[in-house]
Amino acid sequence: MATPRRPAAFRPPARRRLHESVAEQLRDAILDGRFRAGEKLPPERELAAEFEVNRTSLREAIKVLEGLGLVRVRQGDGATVRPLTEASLSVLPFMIHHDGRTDVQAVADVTEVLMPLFFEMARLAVERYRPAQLAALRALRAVVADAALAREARFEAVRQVLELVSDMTANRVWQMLARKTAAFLRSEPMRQARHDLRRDPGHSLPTIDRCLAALDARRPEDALAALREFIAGVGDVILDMRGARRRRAAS
Amino acid sequence: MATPRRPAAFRPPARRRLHESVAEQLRDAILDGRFRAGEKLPPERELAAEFEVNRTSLREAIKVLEGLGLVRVRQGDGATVRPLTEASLSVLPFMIHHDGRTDVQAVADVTEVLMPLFFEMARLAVERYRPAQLAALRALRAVVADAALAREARFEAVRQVLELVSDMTANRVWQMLARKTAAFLRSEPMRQARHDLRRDPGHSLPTIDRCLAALDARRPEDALAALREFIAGVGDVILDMRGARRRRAAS
DNA sequence: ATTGACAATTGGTTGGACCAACCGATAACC
DNA sequence: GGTTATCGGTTGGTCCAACCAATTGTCAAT
Repeated sequence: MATPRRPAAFRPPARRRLHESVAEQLRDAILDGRFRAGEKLPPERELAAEFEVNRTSLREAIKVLEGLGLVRVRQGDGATVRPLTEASLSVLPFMIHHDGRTDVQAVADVTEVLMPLFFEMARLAVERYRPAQLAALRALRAVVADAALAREARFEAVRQVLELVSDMTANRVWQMLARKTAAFLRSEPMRQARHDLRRDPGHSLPTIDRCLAALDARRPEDALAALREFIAGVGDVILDMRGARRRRAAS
Repeated sequence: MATPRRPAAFRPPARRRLHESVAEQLRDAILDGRFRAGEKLPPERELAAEFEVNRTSLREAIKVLEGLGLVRVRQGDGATVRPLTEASLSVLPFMIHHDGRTDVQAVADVTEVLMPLFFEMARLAVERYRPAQLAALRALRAVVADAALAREARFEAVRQVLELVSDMTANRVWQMLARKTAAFLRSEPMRQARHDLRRDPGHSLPTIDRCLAALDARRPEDALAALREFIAGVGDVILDMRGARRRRAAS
């Protein structure tokens, strides 16, 4: 169940572990193409010296990259960079934005997958939702509507609507997928995009209300239509990133 | 680009690294519910002693679990098990089958997400495919049709059709998703299911042929219909797992 | 030209030591 | 009595130095 969070005006102090910082730099290097698919990373001992960390820490970083599917490690041979298509979906946020650059094509690609996906999820949600989840939706609606709250807190409620809808499907896979997507929307590039656009979370309020009303009135068709409009609204935020970027580049 | 592989009559000797074996056992323990969400794993030093490995190796295993989103590690505190909904999609194959048990509900859940997803992918594929990819599809078709080849090799070609279709969309995210799915279909539980069912890879041949013919005749509608039928056929293999299991339990 | 043994390279594992964050218990304080 | 400050034990994070094991290329023997 999605529970509302505290307003998030401040950011955590980002106290990262050593190997995280190393893994991050290597990850960006691969995503940048500084190491191409098929090429080998330098030997662990060499990299450790370059990063000025112990080989143990360097190895833990490599382990992370391996988990992300970015490299394949073989004893005796080194760490080979794998094609990006083989990588885990967890790297998507970083494909979209790293080292200060945004890949507009990647943004479009993600949206093209996500939209039809969530449209289908909405269908299952209105079919299977349970009464308690309706109450939860109402609670989230109140947060989105509360203009006294911080903007980011209200956006968080919008993301949690997405998670709640996934809960309604009573399907663990949809739930996982929705949580991955919400995490993606919480990521730094998305935060930046919202900031640039100065969008108001309230724009999704009418669709939520229409959905609630339709569910009360037992009109699943209308509820589905409203829900899909809501989802399309979330998608627009993503797509607007491209517009915002062009605008910035033009000015 | 998907290229046909060598017949896979023999299996690789599965020479796993220490931390992989440890990570695997811990992962299954979590998926089993032997450690519940919110609970803490035993301290590293303790676990290392229990597994009879060095603490370094144990730590690398924990690092893997962390990458899978199964635990959250905090210095001074321990490793806390996270809810499964927060886990990475990479754990799906293991949710479905681990320690010899198959979770039929998980199988159904996965299929419910995958089907509509790939139907949409097929739509984009017939819209955007390039001529060279048609040739690749023909090559794969020949492998599927070649009754002289090992059964598993022909199934591999079927999976590569899925990857090829994703390439046709010219969308990296679809490509990643299809590769993840193909890997899922290659996983051990799926292999077992195919074995139980004694299904023939040739059953998808007619749909591939109809798709090729329709594309040649410039009838995208028919090509799409055939492609979706092909995908539904792949999905049936998954759904049949449940039937096979019931049958086994009944006998 | 082929094969086989060897050696260099590179990842895998170990043991032990110390640092740093967390948290609960205890003590000091109001 | 209740609150706050402090401290110490527990636990993860990092480092070091050494050795094991797989891979690959080299080179000699056939």
